[in-house]
Amino acid sequence: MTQLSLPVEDLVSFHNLPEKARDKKKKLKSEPKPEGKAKKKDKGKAAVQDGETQRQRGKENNMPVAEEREIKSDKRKEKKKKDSKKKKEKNSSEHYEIQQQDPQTSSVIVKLEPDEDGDFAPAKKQSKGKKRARQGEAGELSKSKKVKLEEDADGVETETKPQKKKKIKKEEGNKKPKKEEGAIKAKKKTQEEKEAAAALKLKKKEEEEQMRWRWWEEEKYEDGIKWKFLEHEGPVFAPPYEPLPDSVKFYYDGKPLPLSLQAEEVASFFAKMLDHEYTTKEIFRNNYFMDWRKEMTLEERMVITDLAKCDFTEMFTYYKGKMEEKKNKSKEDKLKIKEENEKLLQEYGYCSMDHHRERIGNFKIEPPALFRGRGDHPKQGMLKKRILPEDIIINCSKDSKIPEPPPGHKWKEVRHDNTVTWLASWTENVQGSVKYIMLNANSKLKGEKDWEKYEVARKLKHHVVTIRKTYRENFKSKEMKVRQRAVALYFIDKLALRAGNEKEEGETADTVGCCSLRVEHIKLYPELDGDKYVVEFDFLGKDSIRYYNKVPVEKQVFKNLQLFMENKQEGDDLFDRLSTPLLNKHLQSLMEGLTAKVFRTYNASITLQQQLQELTDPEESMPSKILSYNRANRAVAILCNHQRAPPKTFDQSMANLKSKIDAKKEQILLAKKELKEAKKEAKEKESEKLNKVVESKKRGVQRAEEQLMRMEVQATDREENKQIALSTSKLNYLDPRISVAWCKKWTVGLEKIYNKTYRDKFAWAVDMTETDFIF
DNA sequence: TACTCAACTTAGAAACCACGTC
DNA sequence: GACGTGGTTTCTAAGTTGAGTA
Repeated sequence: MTQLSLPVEDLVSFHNLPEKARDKKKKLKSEPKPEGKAKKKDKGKAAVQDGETQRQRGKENNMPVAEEREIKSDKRKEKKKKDSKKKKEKNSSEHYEIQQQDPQTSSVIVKLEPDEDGDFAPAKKQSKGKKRARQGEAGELSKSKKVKLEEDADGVETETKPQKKKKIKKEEGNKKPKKEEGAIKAKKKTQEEKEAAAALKLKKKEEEEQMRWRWWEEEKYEDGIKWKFLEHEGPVFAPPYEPLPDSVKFYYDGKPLPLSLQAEEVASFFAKMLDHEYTTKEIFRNNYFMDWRKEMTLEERMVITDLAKCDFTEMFTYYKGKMEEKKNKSKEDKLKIKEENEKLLQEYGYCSMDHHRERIGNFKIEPPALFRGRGDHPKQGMLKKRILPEDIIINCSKDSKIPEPPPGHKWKEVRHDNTVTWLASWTENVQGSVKYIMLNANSKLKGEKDWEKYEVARKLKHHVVTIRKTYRENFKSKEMKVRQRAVALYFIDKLALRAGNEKEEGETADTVGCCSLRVEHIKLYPELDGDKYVVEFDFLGKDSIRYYNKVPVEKQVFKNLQLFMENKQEGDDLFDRLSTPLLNKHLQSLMEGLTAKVFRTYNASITLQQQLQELTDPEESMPSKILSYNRANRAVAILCNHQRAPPKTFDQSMANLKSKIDAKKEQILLAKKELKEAKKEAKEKESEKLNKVVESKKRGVQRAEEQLMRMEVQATDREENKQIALSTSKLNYLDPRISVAWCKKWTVGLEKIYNKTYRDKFAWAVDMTETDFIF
């Protein structure tokens, strides 16, 4: 697997960064620890010695959620009525509040709003660098190349690509009026077809909207109850293994070797992955071979003793061919497959929850395969066994129609537990963890939780000043435990680090979060590049994604870190007196419902809100506004360290886009020259006809410039997004109401920033948010 | 209180699909 | 119509949290 290594600190110069220096410590880890948190048990002892802080539940915001929500809902409805009345009165004379903004600050800033001490201003180096970089980019673009796009009554850009095409074609048509009648008819027909399809789509959309369960207008169930009625058809099992044709052979030591069905199936899993990096990794190969041998007959096991002597290429070619075949199927065949899938989805992909039809997220059982653990996962390559009905626990209501197991099979258990959200579960064999079949993200259960999550994060806004003050005071606590807790919390807050649970050694990849940071993950510099008290972080976080960042910290934090590292060596825990349960317990005492991960949500959302405010220029064109949104989104993605592998085709597609831009520039130059000549000629001859030609050429130049501007914006956006994944923050950390309010305020079509999945997931926010929403 | 585990959220990769271009 | 590209959807691994248990 590709290991990403994009430093948070500087996206531009990441190629120049020092090589990651880890891979050492494992042997050190097993050595005894100096004191305190030798391993899990010792930590607990430390907690006892230190004594516990009294739980002080916050006295504010004690209103039950349901009650609060009801009041809010009523208020919203009332407000909505008023607003719509106002809107009608105002009719189309909508105007917008224009805010004074400094475009110089429209940079990708990796941090938060200033707190009471102004401490949380972005690290100088970071913001300065970014600002400089940005001034030469779309900052200038948006200023110098204003584009006037056609806007509809709501001010939304309406000139879609097909429409533009139509327009161009129309112009061409005028130039060449002698088109063949048949061709015109055909065009008309396709046009009609298109219109019909669009109408159908619209109708479907309206129907969907009508069908939507507006759960957010209903009262929530009492604590713990997730549903009162649940009925479903059970999961869909993986199709049975299809044996290889006789012509496709497996070779061992250069000779064909027929395999038993079971061994052949497991061999096929490896063969299918032959072009994947996984199959070159030693751990993967070893684990695979060990598990494969377990599936072999005694005879096979006697013969096949070395994976290096196994030749799967014929099998690999066969499966590749199958894939090709599938790709090259006729339109009819593809349609047939699509219909079959749709049928399956309609039958098994939905459940009835409290008599509302809800989409299931993952109704198909994971097929048998090789385990693809990320990073240096010690279990990668192990066989994930086929799941049978006998492994499945079904959860549904007593009074529902119990799903039928496949013929000849029975369920492991059928239970009726309405305090959980899952419909079916099984225990997988590689890690022994439980897997679930749950509802889709747009369901009531998921949506309700999501809404709650953002409400907790908003609540933190009112407590954060006190919390920051408290942890700063604790930097000087006499208790080591308290000091460590304070510094860890400072990092979680300032850098949006994850909590960092303890992990079983050797069971998973060696990744860490804040509380599980080890000595080798940070370096301290009393002074670095003109900054004082710099901490350099370098560790693998969730999914083995590298976190690399150099951050100037407060003097007391720096001194504490020096203290925490005293007499410790690589492999030792930095926060040896701290664990996530201890930290979360403390957070609960500061604010009800507060846990470490709430800081990530809070800081992500507040950053988006601030960045949108800073970056949005009321005067700029629609594409530039969208670029600003993406940049705000990007600032959050950088904060949360959401990375992705650059798309395989990135360089090529970028080069294509650049050559298109060059071509467009040429075209503009030529068009301008022609315009100049036409103007001259029209002036000389004073002809009405020539004046019209001038006007037409003017429009041509303008159109080409608009196209160029759009391409340039696209190129900037794409370049900046090369290694950053925007979707994760958009989907999980950004309060959707901020985005919806922004769209409404600047009359940007919501579909420009949210695709259908997002709009469905955030239907509750779309429905309830007004322009004045503040996180 | 320590520990385990179920239940749920968060995450990136891969597969899929629609659309534009030639 | 083939092909390439990029957005969307699906898949499932990898986290966090809280409840139960000894």
